[in-house]
Amino acid sequence: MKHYVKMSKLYAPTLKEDPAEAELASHRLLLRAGMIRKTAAGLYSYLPLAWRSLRKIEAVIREEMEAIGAQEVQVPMVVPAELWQESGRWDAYGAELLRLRDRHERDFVIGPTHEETFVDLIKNELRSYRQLPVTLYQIQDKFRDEMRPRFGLMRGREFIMKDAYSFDATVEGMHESYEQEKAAYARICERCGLRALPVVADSGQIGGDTSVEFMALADAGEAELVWCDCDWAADVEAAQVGIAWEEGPGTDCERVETPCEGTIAALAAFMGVSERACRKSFSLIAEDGTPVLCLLPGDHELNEVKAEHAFGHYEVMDEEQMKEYGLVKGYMGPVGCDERVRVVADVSLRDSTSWLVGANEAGWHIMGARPGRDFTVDEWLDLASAKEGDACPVCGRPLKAARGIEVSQVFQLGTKYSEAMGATFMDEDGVERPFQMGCYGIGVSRTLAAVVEQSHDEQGIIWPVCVAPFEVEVVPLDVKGEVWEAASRLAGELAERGVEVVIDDRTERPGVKFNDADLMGFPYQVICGKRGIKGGVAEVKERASGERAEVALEQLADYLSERVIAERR
RNA sequence: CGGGACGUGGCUCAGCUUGGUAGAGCGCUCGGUUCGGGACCGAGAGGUCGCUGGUUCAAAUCCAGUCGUCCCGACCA
Repeated sequence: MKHYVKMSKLYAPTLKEDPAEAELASHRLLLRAGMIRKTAAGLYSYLPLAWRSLRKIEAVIREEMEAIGAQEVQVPMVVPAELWQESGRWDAYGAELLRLRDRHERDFVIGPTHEETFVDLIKNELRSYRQLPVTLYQIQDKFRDEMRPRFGLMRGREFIMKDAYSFDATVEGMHESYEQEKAAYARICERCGLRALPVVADSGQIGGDTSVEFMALADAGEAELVWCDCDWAADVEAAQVGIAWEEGPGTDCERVETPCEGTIAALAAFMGVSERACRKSFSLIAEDGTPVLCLLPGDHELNEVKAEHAFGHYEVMDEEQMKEYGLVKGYMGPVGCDERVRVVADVSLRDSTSWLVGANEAGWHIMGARPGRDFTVDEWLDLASAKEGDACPVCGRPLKAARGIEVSQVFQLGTKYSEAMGATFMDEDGVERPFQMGCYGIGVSRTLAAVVEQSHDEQGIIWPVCVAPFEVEVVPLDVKGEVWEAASRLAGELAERGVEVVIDDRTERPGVKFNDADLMGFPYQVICGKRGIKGGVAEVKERASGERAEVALEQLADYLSERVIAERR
């Protein structure tokens, strides 16, 4: 016999006003609906409602992982420093890694991710290619000492993550494991009710070559992405796209006086050309100390992640440094540039022969400059940030811009960790080889926040059935007499049919109950009022659409349970 | 870590400029009237004004330091 839960006993303290600390919808509403509370910056406690939703998301993940043959395990959150020293990340990971020392003065980290632990776990046990492939996963709290935790569950320091690691004998095998996991991730997003897109991504701290992020589309998202009708999409950090440019005016490398502000917009206006006919110059000092002048299409920005790949931890040149290399802020250009300066240009400009660039003299530009004739481009690199209107690299149509919340990411690691940590198996030809690995993460708590971000209104959260803390709330407007009797009977009948029900048995006024119900956002409300009950009906309100229907009491449990169960996916 | 702001009953905030009895609304407790979209009346409980030090006869208020929190930037599920 299944039970229903009484609101009067539910630990879900709702807030009438927006908490001062919360800005984002998901943060605000999760706090107001009594689902989470802050324990410290970036550290949140999950109250019963949030925990119920999280367990549902986890259940979906477990089903999809089982379906592709991944096995669930659990490793310690605390990891001995030696493992991280072996992989090299003890030094490379930086301040985000929380380090601690035990009473014997031994160093540990709290795992922000667990490549090392999993490699260590399998390396002495998986010895033969015959045992492969193997994919292991866990669902566990992770800790990353973020510079700036924010937005509640969106970027906490401690967060719930599902992390999986695949071990294959061959690169082809790794690709297969990766594709399986990626497909499972798409299903997981879909089943959790998220509108999400797989996008080409940069692989960041985790490393490896190929990586895809699943982005839940939301204006509040921290990531910028571009996407195409043909289904191709990429994080702007990683997007390699087609950029349309125009030739500048003239062809003879002439100096031209430009008494306007030193910006591309002003230059374009003064010259009567479009911004894309100009060339933007950006100067920096690469990690190795080399001064670099980057040339970009005038209407595009230098992408910092791409620049990091090209130049390491670079610095933007200050005026002092510019002066040293004869560069003039606002009027920089490659023509007659100091020979110590390495000139690089965005690959998109490779075929352009007439460049409008700065003359390295305030108030002057050069038009019709031609690479190879008037200046040298030392290297052509992908440096520009993709933006709306650039061409899709697959089909060539113009891209659209959007923002997204990165809920999960899959990586092809290759042998990065297995090699560093000496994790090998015996191949069929009798040769020891490092494992081909993939790793796959889902931000479980972030997924919850993303659902709220995508699904709410002025009144509160609108839970999709699949992740709702409860599926139905019964709202009796009277907690005694025939209204209460009918309502509690309905709650019992729904519970017996396997529906998750909460009944608002508080002696509150109707308005309070309605507002809380909308705030907590359970998919269906069954409103029992005196008039209806006398007439043998109750009102079923769908939270998402606001639609109300009067349903006969004796049919209500069947009607609603069928509907709810059909929507579970 | 750089820039900005804020710390006053459980929550949202006023008071601080110009030092002198710690306030309001909501919430909570008790009594009554209400009862289909955050009711009303009456009576209560509840605060070392983040912390430390300084100035002063006197500090929530002025000064210094410190801790915490939030927002904007560079990192990431």
